[in-house]
Amino acid sequence: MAKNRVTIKEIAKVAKVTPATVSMALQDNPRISTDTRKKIQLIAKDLSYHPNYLARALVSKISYTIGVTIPNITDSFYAELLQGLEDGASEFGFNTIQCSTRNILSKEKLDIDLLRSKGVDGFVIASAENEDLNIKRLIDDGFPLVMVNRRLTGKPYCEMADYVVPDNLLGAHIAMEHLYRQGHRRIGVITGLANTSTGKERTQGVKRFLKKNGIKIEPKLFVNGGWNKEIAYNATKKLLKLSDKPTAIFAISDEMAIAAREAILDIGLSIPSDIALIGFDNIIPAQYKGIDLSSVGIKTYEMGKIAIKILIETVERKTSPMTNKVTMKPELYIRQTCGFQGYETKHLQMIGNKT
Amino acid sequence: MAKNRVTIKEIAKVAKVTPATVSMALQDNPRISTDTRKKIQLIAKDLSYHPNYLARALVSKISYTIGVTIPNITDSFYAELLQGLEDGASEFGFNTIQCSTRNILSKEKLDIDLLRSKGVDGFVIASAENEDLNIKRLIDDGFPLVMVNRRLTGKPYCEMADYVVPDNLLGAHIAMEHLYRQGHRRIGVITGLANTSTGKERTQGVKRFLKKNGIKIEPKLFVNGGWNKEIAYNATKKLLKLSDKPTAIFAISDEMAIAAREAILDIGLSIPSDIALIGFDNIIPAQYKGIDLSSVGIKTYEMGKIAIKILIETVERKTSPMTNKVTMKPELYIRQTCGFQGYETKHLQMIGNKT
DNA sequence: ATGAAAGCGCTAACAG
DNA sequence: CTGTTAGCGCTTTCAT
Repeated sequence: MAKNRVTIKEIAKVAKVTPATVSMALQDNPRISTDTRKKIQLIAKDLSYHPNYLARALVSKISYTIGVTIPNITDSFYAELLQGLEDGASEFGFNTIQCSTRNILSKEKLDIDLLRSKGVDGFVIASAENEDLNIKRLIDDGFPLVMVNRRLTGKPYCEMADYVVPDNLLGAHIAMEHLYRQGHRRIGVITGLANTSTGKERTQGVKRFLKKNGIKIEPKLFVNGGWNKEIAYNATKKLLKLSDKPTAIFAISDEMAIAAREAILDIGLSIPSDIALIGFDNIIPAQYKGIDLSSVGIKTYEMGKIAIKILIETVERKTSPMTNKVTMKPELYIRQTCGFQGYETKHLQMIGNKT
Repeated sequence: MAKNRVTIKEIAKVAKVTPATVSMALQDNPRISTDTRKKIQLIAKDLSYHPNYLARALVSKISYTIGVTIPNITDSFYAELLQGLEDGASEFGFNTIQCSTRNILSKEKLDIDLLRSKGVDGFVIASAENEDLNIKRLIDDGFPLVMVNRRLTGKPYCEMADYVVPDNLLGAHIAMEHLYRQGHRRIGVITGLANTSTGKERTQGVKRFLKKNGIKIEPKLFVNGGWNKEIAYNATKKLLKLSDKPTAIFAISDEMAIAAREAILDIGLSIPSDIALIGFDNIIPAQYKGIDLSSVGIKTYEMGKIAIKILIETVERKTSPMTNKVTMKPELYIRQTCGFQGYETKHLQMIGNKT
């Protein structure tokens, strides 16, 4: 009812031409004479014609819509990423339709199926697990997709699709190095889920750093924060109850770092005098005065824009020339939680972009 | 290419029936015998058939997709609202496709047109301005829509469409009363844009409170924060430069309150000893230790769920029985920024829902 | 109980 | 240059 809008048929009737002519005229197809083209376009405007993209998509096989799967939007990191995706898509005349998977593979499967049924042209996947069957199926089907932030890790699939991800090994290295340079040798780590590339690689980066610097890897200093505030909060408390507790903590995401911060303060310790703290992602709340969380992170919004650009390019030329693999270089954002007093470093950069 | 999925035609061929029969069988239409229905459904599964919703929508006029316009997702308040919308939609088998308008009406117009062309069944609009022509047009066209958080204010349109909004007058009252009870009489206000219902009504609520309590309304104590961190930051500084500066500040959104917080601290004043601070919305970062922002707010996530529920109900029964107007009751969340020492109040509620 | 036919709104061949 | 025809994948009459 509310949907009865004018169609090319009616325009055709008014212009005394056929629907096909109208269709072409509206697309400025040079096959139609400039006169009739102008005439038809005028009539279309007069009748306030709006194309039906559904019908168009049915025949042209392109809907100008991209499916996005993301763990959840209320996490600042993903909100920023999503904004990059949306803005990027918009620049190319595309829209995104996103689903929150909550890190549940069965939900992701449902979401992906639904989005495919709705005719999306491709996927940006921010919810990848290391051995994500849903994504593998998409790859097998030759469906355009790019993973962002997280990616598949198992061979051979990990090299079969495009992705844009942070350099997690380097990021972890930078964070650890920063703590190390402040003199910390006993460093607790709040890890994420190991079945995600970010969780796996960041932890791996930590271990490499320790090895390289001749520090013994103590399993009890690694506690699982599960990419989740509650879990990270409790994990931190566990860490702080250790008789030989760490002098510093590296939480491999800022969301978890903020939870760790709560735990540390709740226990009555001070940051950074009693315990130093650094996170990963450089989310906006990390920059708030009163939080002032030191962090290492990549340009999240940009990462989103790059990912969607790659996807749309492959969608539009409909040919995958070669896989696009982008690694974003992380930077150190020094604030108040590490007791930084000053030193020289190539990674150094004071305070991030303020929104 | 990647889109060639099995269609009902192929199922029909295999099942030796006509496409129409397949269509009905797949919808469990009792017109088809149980036997053939079962048989067809089995074949469909075997062939891993997935319906093409585009085609379906073209004929059935329902796409199970809702358009959402929102100022921007990186604002915690809207992220939470959006999550409610998405979750709510998902419960009914709908998806949302959202656009960030950035509070720009021309962008909103483009977005709405595009979404209509993409065949959305209705709109949830979180970007309404008081006299929003785009929305008025939607109403005139009889297009299903519900406004959320903000709404139209001018007559007669303000009563012509559904909405779910906070009780802004009450909310402002609660915030002011809280400050008042701590003894504050000179209260600075960081206002939002007056062309939004939230901005207008919250400021109005403040003024009513002052009047009721015999406090003179001093224009210089009202500074425009423009729903924007930068602007709010500068506005706060302006307020604090006053020779007879306020002893407390009410920022009518938490995002602005957090910016105000930065300004206050940057200037070297303490919270709450030098100056008290209260916000509006009760966003998640307000709950972080170190921020501990006192705030008044409604259940944002719930508001989103209610809004989408109303919309989907009107979409599905395709008849607007009566307009649905919902007002959410705000509650006070007392934290550390108002120097609260204790008193009794009917609005009182300690600490909010922790995520 | 099922088949046949028409059509949603649009585009893309092929004619003329 | 423009019209005709066919069809995207599905649903929904109307016949049989």
